[in-house]
Amino acid sequence: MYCYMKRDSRLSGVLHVLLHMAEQPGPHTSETLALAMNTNPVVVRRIMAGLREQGFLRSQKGHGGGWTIACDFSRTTLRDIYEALGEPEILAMGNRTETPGCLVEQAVNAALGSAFDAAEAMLLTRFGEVTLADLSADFHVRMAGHTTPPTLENEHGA
Amino acid sequence: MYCYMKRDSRLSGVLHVLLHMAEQPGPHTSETLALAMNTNPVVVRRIMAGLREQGFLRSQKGHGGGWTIACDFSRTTLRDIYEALGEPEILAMGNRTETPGCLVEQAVNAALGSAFDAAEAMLLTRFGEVTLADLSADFHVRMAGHTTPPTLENEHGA
DNA sequence: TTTCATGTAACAATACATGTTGCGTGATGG
DNA sequence: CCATCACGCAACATGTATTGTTACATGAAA
Repeated sequence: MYCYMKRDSRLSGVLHVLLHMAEQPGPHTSETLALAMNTNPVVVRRIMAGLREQGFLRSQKGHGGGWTIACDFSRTTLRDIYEALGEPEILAMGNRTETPGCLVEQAVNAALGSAFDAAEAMLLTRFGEVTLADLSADFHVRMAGHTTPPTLENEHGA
Repeated sequence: MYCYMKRDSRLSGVLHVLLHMAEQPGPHTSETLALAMNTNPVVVRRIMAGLREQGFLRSQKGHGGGWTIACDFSRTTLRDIYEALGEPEILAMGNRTETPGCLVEQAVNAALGSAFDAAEAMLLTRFGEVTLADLSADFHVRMAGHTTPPTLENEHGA
C-alpha cells in the first residue's frame, strides 16, 4: 500500500508509538509497532534506529525480543526525539542560493533567511519545552471518562 | 539541465526578480527574467501568473511586451507575494493523521500541532512586516561602495 | 504579414520518501 | 543442536511532486 506523505510525519509517528509503548510493559516487536504507525516493520526499525543509538530505546533480537524504552520520560523532550531522528528538515521553503554574488539576492536572502531561522529556532525551542511525560500526562487526562483503555491492538485495527 | 530543489525557492526567486525589475525601467521578458532565476521562460510565467492575477504585475504580449511592476513597493509585503504564489507549504513536517480516533495520537497532535501553527504564524507575521521597499532599500545600502551597478545581465551571466 | 512575447496544455526527467524483499545475525526454547 | 523469532541492513521497487521542456494558440507591434 503506497501512500506518499506530503509532509514528513516521522516525529509524529514515533511519538505516538513511544506513548503506546509506555502504556504496556515488556518488549514490543517492530511488527506490532508497525500496525500502530500504519507502516511495516522495516520502516519502524529504520525510524527507531536513531533513538536506539542515542540511548532512548533498546532493541533485542530473538525470542521475546523487541523494543524497550530506555529513557526517563520526564527528562526527554520532543527536541531530543527530533534530534535522534536525524534533525529532519523543518521548513519546506528556503533561499534559492546560499551564498549569492548578486547583491539583490543577498538582500533577499538576508530578509528571508532571518525569518526562516527565527521560525526554526522557535519551533525547536518549543520542542525543547515539552517532555514525553507531558505528552503522556495529557493523554491520561484525555483518557479520563473513557471506559476502555486504548492499546496498540484495539485502537489500530491490529 | 534538471536540478531538483529540496526546498521550495519560488518566493526567494520571485523576490529576486522583482527587485531587479525595479532597477531598470520598461517591460522585462520572461526570457530575460529566466536567466536571473536560472530557469526557463515557461517556469517564470508559471510562477509569476499569480502575481499578475493579484495585480502586482502586468504582462503584455507582442513586440516590446513583457512584465511590468504594477504595485507600490512600499505597500506590498513579502506576505502579499507569498499569498500570490498560492501560499506554498511552509513546514516540511506535519502530523501523521489530522483527526485521529486514538487518544494517544490526539495528545501528540495537540502538542506538535500547536507548535507547528505557532511557527507558521510567526513566519507569516514577519513576512507581513517586510515590504518590497524595505528589501530594495537594503539592497541599495549593500550597493554603496560597489562601482558597477548590478543588472540582470552582468550579474547572472546572461 | 511577419515577428515577438505571453498563455496554456501536455509531456519528460529527476529526486525523494516510502514500501518491499531478502538474507544475515543473534537470542531463546525445546 | 536445531527451529523459531526478531532485529540489522542492504538492495530494489513504487508512487508522487516538482521542475524542465516542447508545442501550439493568441494577441500586439512594427
